[in-house]
Amino acid sequence: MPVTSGKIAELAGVSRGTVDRALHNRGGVKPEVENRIKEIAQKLGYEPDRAGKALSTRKNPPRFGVLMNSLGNPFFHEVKEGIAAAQKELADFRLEILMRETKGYRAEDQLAALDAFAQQDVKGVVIMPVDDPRIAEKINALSGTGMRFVTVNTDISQTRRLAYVGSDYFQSGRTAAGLAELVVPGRAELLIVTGSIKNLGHNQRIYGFSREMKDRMREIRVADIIENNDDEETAYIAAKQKLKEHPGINLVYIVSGGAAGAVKAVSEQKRKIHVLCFDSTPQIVSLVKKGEITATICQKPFEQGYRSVRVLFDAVVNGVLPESEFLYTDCQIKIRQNIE
Amino acid sequence: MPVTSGKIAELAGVSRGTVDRALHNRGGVKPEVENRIKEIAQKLGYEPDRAGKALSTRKNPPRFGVLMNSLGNPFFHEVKEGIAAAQKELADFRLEILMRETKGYRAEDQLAALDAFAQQDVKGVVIMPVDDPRIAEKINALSGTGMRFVTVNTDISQTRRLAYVGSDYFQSGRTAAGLAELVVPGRAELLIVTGSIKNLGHNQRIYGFSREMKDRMREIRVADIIENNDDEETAYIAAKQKLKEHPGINLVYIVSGGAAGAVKAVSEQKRKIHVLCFDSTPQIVSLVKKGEITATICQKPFEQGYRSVRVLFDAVVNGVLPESEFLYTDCQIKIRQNIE
DNA sequence: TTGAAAGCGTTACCAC
DNA sequence: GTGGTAACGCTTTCAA
Repeated sequence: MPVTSGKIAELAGVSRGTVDRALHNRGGVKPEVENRIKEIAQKLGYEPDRAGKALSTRKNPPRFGVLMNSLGNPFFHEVKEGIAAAQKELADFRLEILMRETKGYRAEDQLAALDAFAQQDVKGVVIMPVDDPRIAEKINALSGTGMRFVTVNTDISQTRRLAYVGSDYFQSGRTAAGLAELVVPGRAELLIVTGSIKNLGHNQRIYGFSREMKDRMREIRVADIIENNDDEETAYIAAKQKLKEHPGINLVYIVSGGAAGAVKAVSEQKRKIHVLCFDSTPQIVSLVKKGEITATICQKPFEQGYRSVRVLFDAVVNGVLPESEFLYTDCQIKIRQNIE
Repeated sequence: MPVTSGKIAELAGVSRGTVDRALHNRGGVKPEVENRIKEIAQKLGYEPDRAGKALSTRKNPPRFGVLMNSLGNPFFHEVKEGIAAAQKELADFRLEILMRETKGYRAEDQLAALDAFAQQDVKGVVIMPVDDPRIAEKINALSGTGMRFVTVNTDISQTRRLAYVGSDYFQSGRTAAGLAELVVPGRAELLIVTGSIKNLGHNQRIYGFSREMKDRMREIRVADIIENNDDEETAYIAAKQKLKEHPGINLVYIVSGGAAGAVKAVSEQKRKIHVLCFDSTPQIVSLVKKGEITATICQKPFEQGYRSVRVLFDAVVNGVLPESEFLYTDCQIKIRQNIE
């Protein structure tokens, strides 16, 4: 028989109201009584009942903010679906979610959105942060006022966020290298396509790849690196030229968005060149199915959205902190036969 | 503002009790009133509130049975963890779960267990069925009395189960073939290791593989098929001999449990032979990490357990049927770099 | 055939 | 500082 607040009240010789105030540190309880109550709760392993809580929380429901620079990026569609799914599962609690989607990487936009959240009594924020010290500062300042943060898809260091939910980019890079070894057993000559050399995730995918290659003592030559700002046309033109310059290239490793451009350049070649990339936007799915991309490594965007909201909710509403600061989603290998 | 049973009662000019009886077909309501109530509920899109329901259901909690011939099979450890996780998530409802684990494939054991469940007022059963017509009959008979069934990991045809939760064995076979094409680009000469030629899942893995090879017009020769009854020693001895007989074998495809034996035989060879297998028991994980298994295809046992209980719960307690009769878990490719 | 009321566990508010 | 009570939405029981 689970412990209820009523039972604790009885044992402590007080009322349920007092127990509630004591356990939530809401003040107005004599310190000695508060301690006694907490001890009893501890000893009996009291866990507040979720159903009862949901029912009573209805009067002032929790409110979260979600902040992502996701506009115009198809990848984030699934992340948003995950967020919606979590909200639906938490419908009992009438969780409100304020969505703010921005375009591009301007720190100013995020700062303004965070301030707006603070005005609106937002208890927790899921954020895909721009890597800027002002954002870190703002997160820390708001944390001081009790607002809780979870970073999703992209992390930011030096902050008091509760957790990061997303891909382990370094490990996905390693996994790509493992695939490379399988499909190009001999000497690998590599063309890398990255979105930006300032994008942390992209860099880690490259770093993980080369680390794995080194650890496995594989002979590898990086013919060139293309920076395409996630743009298809740029990737196409640059790849076309590089593939001509380096006829020995047998592997194209795309860590950025906008893979299709580079793939087009590859498929215009006569020789067999393997392509490895990341994520599974509809365009990529179609290219994998056609065999123009050998494999893609996915990071479970749906789960990223779902999980980040759940983790935040557990912390804000139930006072339960995540098991780890780093909540990595699976690193999934998809080839034409298992991509859908 | 969500619709409550109270609001429906008001609109229908009856009490909440009557609404409840009407919507649950519990009888004792004048047909015309019942229809009116149902219409209103339908029109307003009434969905019973889970928290309220959880709270009131406490007095007589639902009881489920789980029936698997899983004793002594390490694969099912994760399935059971998934079941436990679902039970924990449904703690609000005080869901009881009766676990019955058996060893081997005796239909009699399962029949007896099912009868016992029926005695104990079990509302729903998660079952990994033995493929025997008597089991199918029993499932159908008990379905007639209102008991609900979900099959997990292994399906059984011709039954009134609500859904199957598990691997799409055929597609995993196709995926294995896709991998085979990547790692053995030329002519493939194959040694197959299966648990039993009577095991439906194993057969489908083989069938999917050869179908995919055919569809992709790949040149392939099956040197031999070993039947090892999921036993390591048997697999070792047989594989050792077959590898000697057929020096052209460059791929070993293991669709059964007890992969380690065959792997041992492979690693005693001088030449490079790729090994593809299924699932990720601790032993397999270790062999993949050592590079003795090229890749393994996993079927998310945890999720199989979790999902089967959730689906059953939704049906029995909330009256919500699963979206599809076939709820396939992801087919995951694991290589040394992403296996954990 | 129907209604009224109690109860599930929590929180919030108002008295004292 | 503390206790009592109402409220959340549903199911169930007892009366009528």
